[in-house]
Amino acid sequence: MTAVHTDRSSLVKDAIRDSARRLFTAQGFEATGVRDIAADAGVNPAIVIRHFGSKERLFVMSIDAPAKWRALLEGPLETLGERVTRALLRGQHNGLPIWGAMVRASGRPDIHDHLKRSVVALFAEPLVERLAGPDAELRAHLFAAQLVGIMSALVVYDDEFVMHAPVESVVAHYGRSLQLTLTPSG
Amino acid sequence: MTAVHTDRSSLVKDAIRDSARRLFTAQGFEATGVRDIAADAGVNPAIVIRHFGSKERLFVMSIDAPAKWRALLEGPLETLGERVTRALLRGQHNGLPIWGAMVRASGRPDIHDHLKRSVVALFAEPLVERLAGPDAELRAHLFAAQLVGIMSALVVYDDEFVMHAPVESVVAHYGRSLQLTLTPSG
DNA sequence: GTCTATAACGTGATAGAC
DNA sequence: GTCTATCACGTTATAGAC
Repeated sequence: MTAVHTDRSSLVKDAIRDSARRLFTAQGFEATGVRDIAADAGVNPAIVIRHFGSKERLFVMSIDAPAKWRALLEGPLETLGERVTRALLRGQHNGLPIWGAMVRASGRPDIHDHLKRSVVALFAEPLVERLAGPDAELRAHLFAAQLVGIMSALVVYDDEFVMHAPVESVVAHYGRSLQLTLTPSG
Repeated sequence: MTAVHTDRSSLVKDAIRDSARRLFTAQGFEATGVRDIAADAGVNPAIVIRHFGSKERLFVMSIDAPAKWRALLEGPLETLGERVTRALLRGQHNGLPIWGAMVRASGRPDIHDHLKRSVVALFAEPLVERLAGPDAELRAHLFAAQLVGIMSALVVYDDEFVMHAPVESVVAHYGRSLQLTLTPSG
């Protein structure tokens, strides 16, 4: 019931959001000006702010993370480490680039808040109830941290060696370590 | 020949660097203005730029990373995962906060470059020659990625659950996974 | 002649008037 | 909704002090 009005203002808002997502993803938060977004969407710079309040909030609202990430942690726990690593390395997850942009812009308060919530909500919490054994909640959060590590290598600090390594080699090593974090100790 | 001149300009430069490091660490890159740094150092805003070229380059030059991080990866490989995790969690590493500031400001080109080089040089390369078995270089880089993961939880996205968890619990789980990455597979 | 201070410029986000 | 003003900030031009 929320999505597709044919209001003019909703169409404009969607156009701005689409332009913003595209430009932020391609160029990052700093390099993308409100004027660039407005021009791309074919509107006046002022209405961008009028609709979204600020460039920061527009950035946050232009990310449609949940839809893209939910599938990542589905499927059997026993092979989750490998599957997640493979999915990330293959780069089909088109959410990865803008996630990198979010981290690199997390000096901004609103973006930092959103990053914080996103990582916990998307990568840790879905696992909490599924994990068995002691420290289940902690291990879910540490799994999330470990995911953030490989994601950072790919789209935050751009480790060429990891980016160009054979996918299955990375899967074998990093996937194995991720899997261990899911496994109760002892 | 390099270090301690008693030149006035060198003293000024050191004062600026010290103020910059302190403020950047406490408030982050965005929230710290050139004027703030200048005021703290007791100099004019213009000479900050004159001495360092730009705010970005000042940030990079105010980090004295190598001195602080070198010790982290020393000692026997067999227990490195645990020891590194414990050292990070105890927060004695006063390099951690400004590392977080660097990641959160890595949307800026110069800072991104420095981050990229730092992670590889400080966390991956020191291990390459020490690791045995296949994919030694890749595993060193993946170990670095994994370190970045826990560091990010602590000072980038601020996962309260990880930050407040018992140190030895985190050491047991994350340290164990780190250690596995160091261990040849098969 | 080098180092420092004052003042101004350019840019970019944002708020208010019409 | 559009246009224009304001404000903050990094940076530079200009010129003075030692």
